[in-house]
Amino acid sequence: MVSERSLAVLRAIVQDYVESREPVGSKSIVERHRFGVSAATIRNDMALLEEEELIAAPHTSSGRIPTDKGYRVFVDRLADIRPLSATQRHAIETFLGESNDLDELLGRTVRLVSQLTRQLAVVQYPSFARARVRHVELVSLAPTRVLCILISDSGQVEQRLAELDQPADEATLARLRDRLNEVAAGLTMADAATALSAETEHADRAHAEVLHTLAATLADQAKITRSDRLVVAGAANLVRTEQDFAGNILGVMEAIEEQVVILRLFGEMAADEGIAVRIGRENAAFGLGDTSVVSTAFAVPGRDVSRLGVVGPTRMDYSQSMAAVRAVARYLSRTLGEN
Amino acid sequence: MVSERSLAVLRAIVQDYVESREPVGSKSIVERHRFGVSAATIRNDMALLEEEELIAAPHTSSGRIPTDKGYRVFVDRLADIRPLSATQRHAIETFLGESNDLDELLGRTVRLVSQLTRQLAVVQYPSFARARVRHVELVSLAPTRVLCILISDSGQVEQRLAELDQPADEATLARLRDRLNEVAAGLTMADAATALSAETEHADRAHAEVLHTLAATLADQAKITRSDRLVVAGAANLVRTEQDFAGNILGVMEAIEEQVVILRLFGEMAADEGIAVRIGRENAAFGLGDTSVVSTAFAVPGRDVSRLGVVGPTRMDYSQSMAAVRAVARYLSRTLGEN
DNA sequence: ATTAGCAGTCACGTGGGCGGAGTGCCAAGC
DNA sequence: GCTTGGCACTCCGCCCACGTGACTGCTAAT
Repeated sequence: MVSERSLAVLRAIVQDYVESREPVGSKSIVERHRFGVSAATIRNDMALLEEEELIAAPHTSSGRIPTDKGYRVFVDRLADIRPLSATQRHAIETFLGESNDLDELLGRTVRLVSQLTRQLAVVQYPSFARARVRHVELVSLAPTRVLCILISDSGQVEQRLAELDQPADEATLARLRDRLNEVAAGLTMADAATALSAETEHADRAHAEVLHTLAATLADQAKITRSDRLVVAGAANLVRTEQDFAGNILGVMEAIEEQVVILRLFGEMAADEGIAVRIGRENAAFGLGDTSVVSTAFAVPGRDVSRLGVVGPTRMDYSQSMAAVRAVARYLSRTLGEN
Repeated sequence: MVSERSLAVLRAIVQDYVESREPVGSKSIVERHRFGVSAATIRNDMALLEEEELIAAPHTSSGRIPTDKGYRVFVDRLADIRPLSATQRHAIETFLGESNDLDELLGRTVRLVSQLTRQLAVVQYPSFARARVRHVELVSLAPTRVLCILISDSGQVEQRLAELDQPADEATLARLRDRLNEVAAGLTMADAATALSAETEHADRAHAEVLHTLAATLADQAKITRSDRLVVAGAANLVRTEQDFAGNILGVMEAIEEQVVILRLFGEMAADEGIAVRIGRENAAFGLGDTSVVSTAFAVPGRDVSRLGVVGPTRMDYSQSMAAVRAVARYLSRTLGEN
């Protein structure tokens, strides 16, 4: 196999190439890193690495750049994920701590991550499915118009407008609300949805129709999994690194805006433990062949895990990205867990 | 002044240049448009237009491209805003009609507009300031944790978590809620904010502290003007037209992500009636020198007007953009007005 | 006022020559 | 057996010169 030093050379090549965007030659390696050997020796190691397809030369006589496989080895065995600096950790605490609600928290999160990594950042909305119903509220906006509000035990609020076939007065609504609360409170969203649907059946005549509509609306609402939504920030970083995408930056941007692509990708990455990294061709099936994705899960108790990550060119600072993603995900898990 | 035909020539130049991205020459004009004159005559007209600084030649011997001033004349006097096709109007109705709440409606709106115009689309959240309080709801999440929900007469719901110094039981909360509703219901958000703040003063001893916190939270919440938030879609279109921005696409993208820049720009455009168009250098103060913005207001009764628009290169299909923006804004005003 | 014709200008694509960076290999040294 | 210096070779990127083509601007004729 490749020697210890060869791997050190690979690490040097990755680091220098990520920094300079230029193929790195044997000479510049001995200049910039303190290997105790000559350029010729490095060249021998590079020949080895090339045989293993960890690096490649763009043209016959030029420096080398890492292949996808090379980045993979770097990420799996060579990258040291240095913890963030004190300043950066402090920035996370203060900047995210100011958030008032989930929307704002997630919005600030992506902006922060995109600034820390100088990449495009993506965060997935926590799913609703495993949260429990804490309270149902009905507010009459007009005689035949009722706003149904569903409050989960994690403090998330979902609302939906229901149109009734016949008017319902305040008293009726109050009774219905109590009834719906009895039925749904404490259940998970999924269970609540079925329970509410069932409730429709044996309702008393007088308000059957109204109850039906309201229960259906709430059931419908409870079924919504917000986890199919993404928040994105830092698209400018994608443009900044445009030269690293072989001309098809458009494809990448469209994939991001599609959201579905990233969500499917996140779905596949869910299998991996800890910080998952997908590199270049590994994403070819998603039309993201020159793109790497670094992501990790963050957990909200009582909810399915969601993911947080960055998307960028394969020529990316993986160490930095992994460190930032990990730190922010930990913070998120912690704060969201408090509720 | 410039003759009637000269203006027709300007129109032709704008149209052809927008389509082809190439300087247009006298010969191609007589070929593509049915002027009954020769190329030499067109050249004379072009000399006139150049004198008026409506067009310019990138280099001595090449076709002409419109100047910012030329686009301005085109937009003000020459552009015909053709109504959208039946298919397109139908698309607006069906695609936007499926929305369940305001968030979704605005999200669908920007996506639709960016697709119709093939530009980056932006929509401003309707302001909360002039809406009226319909209902206040307090939900206890934990003994010292209360979720304050503010429902406006337009069906918009805002939520905020309050931390109490001392625990409050359900009965107390119910009384407080009734009290707060008495005070705030029917007032505009702005008035409600002051009324709730005032209420803090002469509260009965027992619950002074609790009431204070809740009233302050609600007042704070009522003050939030969501109109300082934007929803954006179609950034890929910016990249698609990258060559039209003299290399500083990054500046434009950063400005968009800043949001503040666009909001200030919208603020200035509010002075104009109908569809406002800002062209190139007119936006230089915002760091958007090569950028044009087409926007118009949409009104939600009881709220301040908000704006909807597209951002793109000066080399943009203004007719199409204006038509799409106008049509969608009208639809928005109509549907939001129904609530 | 319009038109044809013509000379002038400049961007752009092509092809050749040059310099430099970097490799691969070989033979000598430790 | 690994390492090293040296050397020939390759190929990219750059510059320049040249020809081509697409325009314009001007002038004189209609």
